[in-house]
Amino acid sequence: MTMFMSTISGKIDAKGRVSVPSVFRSAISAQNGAAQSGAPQGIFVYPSFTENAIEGGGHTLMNDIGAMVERLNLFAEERDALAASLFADSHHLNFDADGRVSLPAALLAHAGIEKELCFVGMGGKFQIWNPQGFADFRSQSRAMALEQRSLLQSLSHAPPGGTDGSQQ
Amino acid sequence: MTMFMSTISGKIDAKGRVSVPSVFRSAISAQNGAAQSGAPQGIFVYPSFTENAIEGGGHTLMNDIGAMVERLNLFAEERDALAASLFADSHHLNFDADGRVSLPAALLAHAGIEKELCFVGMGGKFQIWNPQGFADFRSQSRAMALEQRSLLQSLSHAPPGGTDGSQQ
DNA sequence: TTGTTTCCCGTTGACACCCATAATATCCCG
DNA sequence: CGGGATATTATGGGTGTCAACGGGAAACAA
Repeated sequence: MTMFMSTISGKIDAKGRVSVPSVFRSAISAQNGAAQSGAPQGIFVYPSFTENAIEGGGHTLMNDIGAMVERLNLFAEERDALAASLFADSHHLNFDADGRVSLPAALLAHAGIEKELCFVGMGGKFQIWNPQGFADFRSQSRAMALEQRSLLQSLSHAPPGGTDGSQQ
Repeated sequence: MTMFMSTISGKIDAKGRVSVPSVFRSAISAQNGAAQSGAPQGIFVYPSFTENAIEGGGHTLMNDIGAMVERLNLFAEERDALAASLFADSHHLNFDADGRVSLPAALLAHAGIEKELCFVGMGGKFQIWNPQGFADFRSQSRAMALEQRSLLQSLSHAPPGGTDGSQQ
């Protein structure tokens, strides 16, 4: 399965467009093409619940979310609230002929993005960050990883495939 | 499957008309067109049971609601009562040539809408809110969704590392 | 008549599409 | 192994098209 990886920086042009990195585009078309030949082109994006970043992926990502809501047998109120926070802030963005999209202003505000941004691969999905924000986030993560050094070491000593795969 | 997503704001003009966002219209015609070629054009709307909002969708939504009533094993009287409360306040609204509808005054009153409103995608259906009312509802929903984050992650095909910052 | 709804047309602005150029990577051949 | 040719990508910009919106005029009801 093709996954999103690497960190690629880009910027927003005068018309508000951003080039989606080609490696991400091919990962997306692999996802979409695998499901249906007539699948909608483009990406789905929404604000991350936990970080000041935009999160996105192919249409399988949205299908999974939709299926998840269907599966939950909740009372109407809870289900509405959940569906609202999942779908209301989500957007489908079509590529132009050159593989660019226009990110909604609300999402840019959520991520604190003005002109510069960076795409961050996260396996099955990707994130879009303000470069400075991501740098801070990274250093925090590193500090956190350092605190959990012993745990990491115990995982890294295990042979490939022997772990639960929770660390890439 | 095409779903309703994003939040789109609009307003009621001097004649009481509202433009249904084009992305919602295409989602509706996808729903309707899939069922019958001669399917009725337009949307179905009714007051939300749990929130001060108008709820709506294509004709498949009405079919689903009808099927749900049938599925419940109720006595005839109970079923009639339920069906009455479900359908009595429902309206079918035709599009004009430009994709606009006129929302009944009773529904606008229920949602507290004067001039400004917003369409909110919720997957299989959508809601129409007073913008301020939705802002309040949204912050509540988000808090609730955050509480159930662990549940959501366990159901979704969360990629390795998740969103908890274990990246890198 | 008076008010209400429906149809139709004009304006505006945003966006999609197209093309041109610059930067980068890839390959081939000397 | 190096240099140059070629393909692919990133970025900027011009223009046509369509959606959103306002308003006029005709059909209809009271």
